[in-house]
Amino acid sequence: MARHAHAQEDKLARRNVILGAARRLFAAGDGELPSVADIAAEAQLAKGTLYLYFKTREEIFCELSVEMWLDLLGKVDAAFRGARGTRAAKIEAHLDQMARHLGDQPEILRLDALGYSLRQNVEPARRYEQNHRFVMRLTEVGATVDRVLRLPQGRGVRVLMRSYALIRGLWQTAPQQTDAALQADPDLSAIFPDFTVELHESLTEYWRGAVAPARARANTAPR
Amino acid sequence: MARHAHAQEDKLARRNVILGAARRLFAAGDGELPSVADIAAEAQLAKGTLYLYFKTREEIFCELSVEMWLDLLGKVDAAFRGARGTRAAKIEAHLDQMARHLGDQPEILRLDALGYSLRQNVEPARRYEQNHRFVMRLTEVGATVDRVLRLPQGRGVRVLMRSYALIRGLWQTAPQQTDAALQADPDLSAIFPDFTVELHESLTEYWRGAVAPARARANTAPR
Amino acid sequence: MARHAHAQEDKLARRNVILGAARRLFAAGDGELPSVADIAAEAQLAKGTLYLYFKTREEIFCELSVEMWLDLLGKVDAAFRGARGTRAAKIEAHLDQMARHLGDQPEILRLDALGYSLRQNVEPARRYEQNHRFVMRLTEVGATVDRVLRLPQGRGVRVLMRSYALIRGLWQTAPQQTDAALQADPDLSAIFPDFTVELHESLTEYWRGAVAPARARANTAPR
Amino acid sequence: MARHAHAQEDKLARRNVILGAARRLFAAGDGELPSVADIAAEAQLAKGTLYLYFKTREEIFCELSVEMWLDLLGKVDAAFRGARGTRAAKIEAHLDQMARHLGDQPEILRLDALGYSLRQNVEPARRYEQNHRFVMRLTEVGATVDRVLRLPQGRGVRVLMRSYALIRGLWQTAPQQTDAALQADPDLSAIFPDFTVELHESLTEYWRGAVAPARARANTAPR
DNA sequence: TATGAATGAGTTTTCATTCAT
DNA sequence: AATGAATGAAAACTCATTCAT
Repeated sequence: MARHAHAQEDKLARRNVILGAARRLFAAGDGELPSVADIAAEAQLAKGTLYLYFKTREEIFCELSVEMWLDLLGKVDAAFRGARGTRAAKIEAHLDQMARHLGDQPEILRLDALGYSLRQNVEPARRYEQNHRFVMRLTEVGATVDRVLRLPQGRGVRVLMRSYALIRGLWQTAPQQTDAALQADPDLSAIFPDFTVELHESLTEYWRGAVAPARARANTAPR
Repeated sequence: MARHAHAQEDKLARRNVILGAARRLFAAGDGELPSVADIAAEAQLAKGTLYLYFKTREEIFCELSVEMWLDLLGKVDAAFRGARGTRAAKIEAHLDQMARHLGDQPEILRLDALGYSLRQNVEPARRYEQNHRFVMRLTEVGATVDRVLRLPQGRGVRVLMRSYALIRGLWQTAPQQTDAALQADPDLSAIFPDFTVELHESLTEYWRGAVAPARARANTAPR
Repeated sequence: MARHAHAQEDKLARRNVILGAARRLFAAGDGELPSVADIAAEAQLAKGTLYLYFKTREEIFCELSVEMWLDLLGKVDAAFRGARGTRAAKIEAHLDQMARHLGDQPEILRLDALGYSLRQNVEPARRYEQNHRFVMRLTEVGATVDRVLRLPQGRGVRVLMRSYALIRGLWQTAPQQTDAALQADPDLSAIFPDFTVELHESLTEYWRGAVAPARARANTAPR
Repeated sequence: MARHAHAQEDKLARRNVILGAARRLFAAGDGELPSVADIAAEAQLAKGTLYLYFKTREEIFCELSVEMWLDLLGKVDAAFRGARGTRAAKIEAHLDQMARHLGDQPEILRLDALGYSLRQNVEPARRYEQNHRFVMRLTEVGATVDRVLRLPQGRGVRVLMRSYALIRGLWQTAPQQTDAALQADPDLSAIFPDFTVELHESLTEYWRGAVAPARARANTAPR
C-alpha cells in the first residue's frame, strides 16, 4: 500500500488494516479493549492516523463487532441455503454451522459482552448506521429462512433475532475462562456444563418451540 | 441507627443503607456505575466507611445484582407455587409475574448489562460466593418447577437458567431508551417492537420448545 | 486567482487571502487562535498550502497583528496631519480618530492580548523583522507628531509608544465581554465604567502630562 | 504540618505550600505555566492533592497573580502613608518603591502577561471573587492616595488603576529577555532603552497629567 | 468504627506540522 | 505549487482506594 492512502480503495484497505489489528489484539487479550497505542503499533501506523479513520476507539470496536456478526449471518445464510432434508435437519445443520463459527471465533461474543461500555462514546448517528446494517442483513437472512423452512413471511427474522439474544445471554451466563473458581464449582457445572453444549441444546429447544415441525403442518394441511 | 455500628445487626443495617443508596443512584442514573463519592453522599456516610463494608465499588454492585436476581427468583417460585390449571397456564402465569417484576425494576437488567465490567475488580472468592448463592437458589426454584410442572428432576433448573440467559440477551438486543435514533428506526421496530412484548413471546416460544405441553404426555399416559 | 500562484503578485494575493481568513475567524471567535484547519477551510486552501506562505500558525497572527497596528498608525498619522487648532485640539482629534478605529476593529486589541503566547513559536528573525517594521513606522509617525505639535525631536515616538502601552494595558484591565460576572460588579464598574471612556480619559491624562499645553510653553518662550 | 490537614489552619498552610511551589517554578521558568506534575513535586504533594485545593491549574496561578498584586498594593499603600514633602515628592517616593518591588519580583508582570490564557479555565465565580478582592483593596489604597495627596475623593483609585494598566502595557511592549534579537535592535533601543527607566518616566508623565502639582491648587486656594 | 484528606496510576485525543503524491 | 494523509508529542484531571486522625 502506498505510504499515503489518497485513493478511495487505499483508504478502505487502511481501514481494514486497523480493524484487523484491533481484532487480533482483542482476541489475544484479556477481555478489555486494547489501548489505541497498542492498536496503532500493531497496525504499524501512528496513533493519529487511526483517528482519521475512526472517531473514537470505541467506534473501531463497534464496527468490528458489526462486521463479525455480519460474517456470522453470512454463514447462517449459506447454511440454510445449502441445507437438505427435513425442516429439523435444516435447523440442525445451521446450528452446527453457527456453533462451529462461534467456536472458532469466540471474540465475537467476548466483544459483544462488553455491551454497554462498547456503545458508549460512539456517536448516535454512527451507532444507528451500524445497527441498521445489521438489521438489514438480518432481514435478508430471515427471508432465506422463511423460504427454506417454508415459514410465514417475516417469521425467520424474528426467530433469528431471538436466537442471537439467546446466544448473547448464554455466553454471559457461562462461567468465563478467567473464572477458575466458578468453573470449578460443581453446583454450577451440574447445570451449565459447557458453553457449546449449552448453546446447542438451548437453541434446539428454542427453535423447536418457535418453529413447529413441518409434519405437524402437513397434518393440518392435507391433500 | 447508632453512629457507630458495633452490633452485628447494626452492621447489617448499615450495609443495606449502602446497597439502597447504590441502587437508587443506579436506577436514577444513565447506566454508568455511580461514583463512590456519590454513593457515600446518598448514604450519608463518609467514603471511607463504605470500604468497611465492601472491598471495592464493584463488589457493591455485584452484591446488588445478586440480591435483585434473588428477589426475582422469589417471585418466580411463588408464581409457580400459586399457579393453577394446565401446564401451559402455569407457565403463562409465571411469565406474567416475571414480566411485571422486570417492568417495575428494570435496573436489574440495566445493571446486568454492564456484565463484564461489573465482574472486574471483585475478588474471585467473592464472585464465587455470590454466584453460588444464585445457583443454589436457582436449583431450589428449579425443583419447584419440576414438581409443579411434573418435569423430570433437574429439568426445571436448566430451563430457568436458559430463560434468564434469553432475558439477559433480549434486553441487550433491545434498543435502549438512550438510543433515540435506534428506537425511531422503522426497520428495527418492525422486528423488535417492544421489550416487554418481545420478552413474553420469546419466553413463550422457548418454554414451548423446552417443555412439551402436558396433554401430549397425557395422551401417552392413559388412564 | 490562478490555481497555482507562480507570479510574485499572485503569491502576495494568496498570502492576503490567508491573512484575511485568519482575521475573520479570529474576529468572529472567542479569543483563541483559530486552528490551522479552520483557517485553511475559510481561505479555501489546503492546510499544507498555508505552510508555503507562513512557517507557523503564530506567524500568521503576528503578521496580522503588525499589519493591524500599522493600519492604526496610518490613521494616527493622518489625524495629526489633518489636525487644526491648538495643540490640545490636535491631540484630542487624534484620540478621537484612534478611539473610533479601535472601536471598529477591536480584534487588534483582542489579538494583542494574547501577547506572550502569540510570540511563542515565531522564529526570532521573523519577530525581529515584524517588530522592526512597526518601530520604523512608529518613528515616522513620531516625527509627524513632533512636527505638528512642535515637540523636541524624538519626543513624539516615545509618547506614542507609551500611549500604545497604556491602550494595551487598559484593554487587558477592562472586564471582557465574556466575563458577565465581572461586568456586573458594581464595585468594578464604579472605577472602570467603559473601555472607550476609560481609554479617552486615560490618554488625555497621559498626553497632558507628557506634552505640556503649548500656550504654557508659549508663555515661557516669548517672542 | 500533619500528614493530613484536617484543621482549617493546616489546610490554609497547605494551600500556601502549593502557591509557593507554583511561584518558585514560574519565577525560575521560561514564561510558560509549570505543569501540575512539576508543581506537585516541588510542593512534595501528590498531583491529586493539588486538586483538593484548586479546581484547575490556572486557578492556582490566578490566585497567585492576585496575591502578588495585593502585595504590591500593600507596598504602595505604605509608601504613600510614609511619604513626606511635596505632592510630587510623595508620588516620586511611591514610584520608587513600586519600581523596586517590580524589579525584585518581575514574575508579577511575567505572570500578568499570560493574561487571557491565564483566565481561561477558571470558573467565572472564582474569577469574579479574585478580581473583586483586588478591586476592593485598590479602592482602599486609592482612599489613602486621596488623603495623602489631598485629591478629590475617588480620584486615587482611578489613577492607580490606570497606572497599573500602563505598567502592564509597558512590560508587554518591552523587548523580553528571551528576545535577544529585539534587544539588540538599535532602532528599538533608541526609543525603549530599558524597562525600569521607561516605567519610571512613563508613570511620572502620567501622574503629572493626572494629578496637577499642588501649587497650582495653592494658587487657586486663596491665602 | 468513622472520617475525609491524600494518593497516583492511567490514557484518549487533538492538532500543528511534515511530507508523499 | 498544491494537496491532504500521516505523524506523534504532550499533559491535565479523575476517582477508586488507602490511611492518618
